[in-house]
Amino acid sequence: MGIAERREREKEALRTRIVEAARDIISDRGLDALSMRSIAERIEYSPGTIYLYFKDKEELLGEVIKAGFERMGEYIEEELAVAGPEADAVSQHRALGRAYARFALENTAYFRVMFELPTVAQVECVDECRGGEGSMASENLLVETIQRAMDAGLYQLEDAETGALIAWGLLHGLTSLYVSGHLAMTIPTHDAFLALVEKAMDSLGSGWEPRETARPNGS
Amino acid sequence: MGIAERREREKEALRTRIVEAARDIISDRGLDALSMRSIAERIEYSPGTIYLYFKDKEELLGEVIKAGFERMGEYIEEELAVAGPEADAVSQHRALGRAYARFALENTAYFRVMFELPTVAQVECVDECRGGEGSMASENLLVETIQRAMDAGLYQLEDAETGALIAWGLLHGLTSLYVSGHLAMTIPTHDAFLALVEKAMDSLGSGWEPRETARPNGS
DNA sequence: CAATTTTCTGAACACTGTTTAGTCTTGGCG
DNA sequence: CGCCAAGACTAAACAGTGTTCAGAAAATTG
Repeated sequence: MGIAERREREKEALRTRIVEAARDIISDRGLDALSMRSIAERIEYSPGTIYLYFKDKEELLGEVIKAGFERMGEYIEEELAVAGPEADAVSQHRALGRAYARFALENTAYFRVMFELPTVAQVECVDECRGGEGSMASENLLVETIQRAMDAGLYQLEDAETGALIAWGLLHGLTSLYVSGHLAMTIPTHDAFLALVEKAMDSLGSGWEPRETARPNGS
Repeated sequence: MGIAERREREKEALRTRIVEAARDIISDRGLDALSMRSIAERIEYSPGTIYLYFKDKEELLGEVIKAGFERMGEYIEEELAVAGPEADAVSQHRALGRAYARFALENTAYFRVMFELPTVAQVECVDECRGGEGSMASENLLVETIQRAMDAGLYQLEDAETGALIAWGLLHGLTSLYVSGHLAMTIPTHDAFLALVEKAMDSLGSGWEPRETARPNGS
């Protein structure tokens, strides 16, 4: 009997409609405007209905965040396409950085929800990553890219995973400081920020390039 | 008549009592537990009273954040003292990084409030920085330290301010990713995180060290 | 058709930030 | 001292929040 399947499908459809409504409200009017009632109004259902599809606002937000990571994946693919299919690993690494920055600039509220939320991110992310899902594929991609750069002799690092963390940290730090307004006095425009990102990746890159001279190592 | 002055003093005292109560609630029970009513209960006043001292919850939080930056200043002084008074600029730079990381680890909820709040931080910080107050002294200290390292020929950079931003970004990114749980699967312990911070500063440092070989500069 | 199961709603509950009318307390002055 | 004005403070209310749940509505079944 295909009727149960249709119901399953409809249930799934409404579920994603709810997530999309939440995403749109965040993008359009910011996180503060996101309430269960505003979502309900948008999808033209009663607030209580949402609780038939999500246990919590937290669970719902987790789904929104997951969708955010997928959306960021699109930015990454786009920027990789710009770099060209035959770009070397370092260029691809820089493309990843640009994608991250661009995503944050063009989806500021969304970006902040993804990274500045309390237990949501933690729980969701741990679960997702343990499952090896596609949500955190971006991180694996970063590791792989850096690994390729190491294999090609372009980066000199102990291990790619640590390098990926450092590169992610640098990008994420600059970005989140900027989108939260902490750099407003120094970095007034988006262009200035993007220029800063390039310089930052220069600094990392030049520290990771192989060199002939001995490396002084404090402590 | 010293009576008006006493009143002024008492008013100021209660004001800071409110800020301290807010800070303590954040530290003890997290940001979610911070409500005007919970503050009022803690200081044994009615909720409405708080509005005689602060226009908003936002203004109050701004004061809390300001106090947070001062508290971080203490961590910096402490770590600088550990490095010793005659440490070179690079060692001092690394001490600043350690202080930042340590502060975040030991005051996680507080740290997140300082950096993950919407317009509060923005408004407050811009005001504070324009006024050249001591709140953002940490940032100036970072710039000065890097400038000293450049003067001593330890770092090779275009300008110290950009270098400071990059260093801050790196530290802040790693730290905020860690405290928000995004690195939980890779960096399980505080010690592992502190080790990562050291490695990250190694990477920056080795990129900024002067070198004899030509510097390849993409774009 | 009636019966049953699923989906949905409206109202309620406890909480939030904030405002305001009214009540205490205090200091100044005759 | 007593009175009064000024200030500090409170209790109650308002609109909003997330969440629950008894019951209505709708859809599926026999």
